[in-house]
Amino acid sequence: MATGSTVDRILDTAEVLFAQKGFAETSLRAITSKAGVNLAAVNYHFGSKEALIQAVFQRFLDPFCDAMESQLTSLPAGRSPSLEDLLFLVSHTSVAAQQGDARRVAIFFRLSGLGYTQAQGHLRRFLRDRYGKAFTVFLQRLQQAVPDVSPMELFWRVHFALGSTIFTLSGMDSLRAICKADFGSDLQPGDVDKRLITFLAGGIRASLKAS
Amino acid sequence: MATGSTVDRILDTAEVLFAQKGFAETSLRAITSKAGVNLAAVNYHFGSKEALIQAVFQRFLDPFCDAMESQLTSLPAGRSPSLEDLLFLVSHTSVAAQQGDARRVAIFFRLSGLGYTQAQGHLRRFLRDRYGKAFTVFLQRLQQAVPDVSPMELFWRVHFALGSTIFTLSGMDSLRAICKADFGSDLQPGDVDKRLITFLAGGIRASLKAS
DNA sequence: AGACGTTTCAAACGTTTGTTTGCGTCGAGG
DNA sequence: CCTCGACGCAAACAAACGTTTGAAACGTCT
Repeated sequence: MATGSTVDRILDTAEVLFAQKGFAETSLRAITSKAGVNLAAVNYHFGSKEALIQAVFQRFLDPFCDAMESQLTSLPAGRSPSLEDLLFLVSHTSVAAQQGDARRVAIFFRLSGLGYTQAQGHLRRFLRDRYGKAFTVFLQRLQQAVPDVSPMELFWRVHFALGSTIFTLSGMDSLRAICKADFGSDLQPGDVDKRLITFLAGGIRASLKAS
Repeated sequence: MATGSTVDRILDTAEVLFAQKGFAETSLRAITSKAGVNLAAVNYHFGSKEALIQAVFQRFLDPFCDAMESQLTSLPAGRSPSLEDLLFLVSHTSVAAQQGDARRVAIFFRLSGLGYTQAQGHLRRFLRDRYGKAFTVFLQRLQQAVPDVSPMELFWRVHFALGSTIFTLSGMDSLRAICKADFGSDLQPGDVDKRLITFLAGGIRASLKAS
């Protein structure tokens, strides 16, 4: 880590280490020494380790949510987008919000997965309070795309899909490696996105009759 | 924690605390004091905290894998089971392997999720070395159920499904609570299973043509 | 009874953790 | 020129961590 202000260097290093090892397993000393800043800098600029974790999420999610909102409001008014359109919109927006940097996109999803599974009470509260509204707006758009699925059914299926997405993309690097070892074909990240969206759309649209 | 041997009391308490707060966030002192045993008992009986974590997983996964294996081998030889059959088989077996104790089933999946996201080294290796084979056997059965899906496509879709399952069931309690608050209907765990399997089957079977 | 291996216990070990302190450095403004 | 707020730094802090120790307590043998 060389360039940028102290705050940026801390955030850049912290997001990488958090994604690699988790929050509790990453010490402030590991962050500050790798970032080339003094140990006390974290507490000086952020106040605490918890606040640093939240700041890392905020730097990812604020641009993403802003981009999603503007994309959703600037949709052609007449036709409502299809289910696949909406899923691809999330995919493209998450990539675009990180300026196409694939490494940062991977970190973004890995952190999302950690945020969900690492119980970290403060993080759950922070994410819900700050980004819950944006999620609700997107959910309404989804409902318009699949009117045949009841609201409650959709609620569950969206969470099923959320699980697939976060889980898969947070471990995508290892999965791509296994895929290459087992099948000899190495996929681009975009290929995985297509496959995932096909899977998600199939699940969200699944008819209840069959079961 | 009152009854049982020291080893059992440690395992009973550890699995609950691990599921609640994660591995790194749960100290041996928290486990032993809640279990009513001496702090040194963990290192005496298990050797280390890492070994304790693996023992917790083993106590869950050994009975589950044994039950799955006997279920798969004792299937009617003539007809191969459908995709839904196989998914319900996993669901029922995971419940039966815990003697129907819903609380332990929830812990089982929560730990699985933690094992995937939190495990950096020893746990991933332990799980792969010990249970990788059983997973491969099940994967072959799945392939027979959906021959139209290519092996590589199935590889990805199974991991998508795995993500949904672990992610959903590891946070099912909170999701059920939200569902009740938003829709006024409180579901049984079995209801969620049905919905999830419908979703998974729809995704695994999804046709590639549409995209 | 006595000797033995197993288990339990309180206490301490040496690290590592997040956080705080006090002083040094620097540049902008009166 | 001096001052003041912002920032960086080495050092220290108390607390918590996993682990180890040595002796006490236990049941089981001959």
